[in-house]
Amino acid sequence: MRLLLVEDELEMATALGAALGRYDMILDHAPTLDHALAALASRVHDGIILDRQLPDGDGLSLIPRVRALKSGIPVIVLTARGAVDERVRGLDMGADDYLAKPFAVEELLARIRALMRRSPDIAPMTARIGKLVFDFDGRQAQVNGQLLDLPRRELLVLETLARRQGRTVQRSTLEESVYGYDDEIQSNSLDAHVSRLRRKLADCGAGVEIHSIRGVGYLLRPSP
Amino acid sequence: MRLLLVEDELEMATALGAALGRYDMILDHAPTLDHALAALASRVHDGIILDRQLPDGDGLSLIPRVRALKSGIPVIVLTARGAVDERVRGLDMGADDYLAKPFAVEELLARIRALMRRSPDIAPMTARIGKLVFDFDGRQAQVNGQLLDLPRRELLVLETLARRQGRTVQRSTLEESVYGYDDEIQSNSLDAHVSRLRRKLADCGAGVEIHSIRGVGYLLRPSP
DNA sequence: CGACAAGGATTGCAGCAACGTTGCGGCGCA
DNA sequence: TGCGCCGCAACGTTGCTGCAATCCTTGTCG
Repeated sequence: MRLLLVEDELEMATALGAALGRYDMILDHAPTLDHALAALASRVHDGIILDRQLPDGDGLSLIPRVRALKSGIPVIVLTARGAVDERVRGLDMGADDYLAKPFAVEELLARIRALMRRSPDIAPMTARIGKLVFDFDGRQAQVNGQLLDLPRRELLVLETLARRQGRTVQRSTLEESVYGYDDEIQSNSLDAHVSRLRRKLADCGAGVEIHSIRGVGYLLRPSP
Repeated sequence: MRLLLVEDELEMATALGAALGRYDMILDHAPTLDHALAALASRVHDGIILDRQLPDGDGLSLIPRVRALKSGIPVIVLTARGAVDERVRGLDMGADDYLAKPFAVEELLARIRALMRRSPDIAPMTARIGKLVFDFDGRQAQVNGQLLDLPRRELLVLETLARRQGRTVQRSTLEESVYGYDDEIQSNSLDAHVSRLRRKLADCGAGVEIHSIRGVGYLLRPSP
């Protein structure tokens, strides 16, 4: 999923980019309305996160133009102006949601998920690595459109790795998400699952590999 | 437009009813989850405004049931609990918006308008998998134009699976949609229904199969 | 350079939890 | 009163999963 952030503060943009990246979302950044329009011309975005106070005008003025370009794309408006009539105006201008700053990143993510659920032609939240597609919503992995039939533990391993794709996942983190906090583990079962998962991924030519980093953990990446 | 308000405080209900009436909206009032379910059976509502704290349980538990009854209907959750993780949870349970009390009626109205703008083009009325056609509106399944005569529970299982066709449905989710939040289940009845449903689907050559994922749930897909 | 230690990978195995199937009896409904 | 749905339980089956034994890899130190 690829989102466009229209926001003049660089700090906010980098923070959001990092947070969204953790959920396999690509965030493009447009600091002004002009940049935003140029970016939207490519029509590659699945949603817009829109700040109101921009150097070259009110962000809301973008909405009619967005609708003209690509009608159904979801728009979330962010703003420091929290007054009710401002929110009402934003929503009636065609925004799909309106969030007042400061906000929790988790809430923004949840609201994005809620909107994406409603947009039929947008792919569900997925991670793509190599030929592997992991659908976090449906909790399943596919290779070439073929469902990968994985048992629970292996699925949990793959899910956790896919969430942090390209970055190292500490061994303890992995254990925590595969087993509960309460579930105790006394041997190298985790390694065993990783091993079996590796075999299955290789067998179906997923084009990904689970790379191990000695003393730290694992990471999922496309195979060379 | 006709909305259903699920809320135990009479005061709030009458106030909202009056406010919405000014915009030519009809507001039906259900003080409990049971009332809400009964009201929803009529299928005349275009949206749901849902309070969380109800005499007979958490309002959120209504959402899966709503989705089973009529898929795409917009749900706005109201609550006094304003914590971020509560909001995230509500949205991820399938709510379309989440508003903390106290709120301005104007904002609620604007959010309803925003949702209504989106609602017509969502949620296909029928699902097609293999030779099976599931009509969510008429709540019936057909194979080769032939009506599949299924008992209530089996129909609910198939409906829930068809709604998320191709994606995994967790066992708990399935239980929630087939049995109510209040209806307790103490044995493997769900497995039994799945088993009988499988037989019927196979017998009439529906070209679909219910694939089970051990420890996770089931998924509906065309047979190989 | 070679040996050793430590961490990781692999794999067979046994236990057991989850799943599938089926028959029975109760209960509601026509 | 007959029919059929449904919850329940019993029992068979499957295959996941934790464990441990063994082998392999990597890094360190004399």
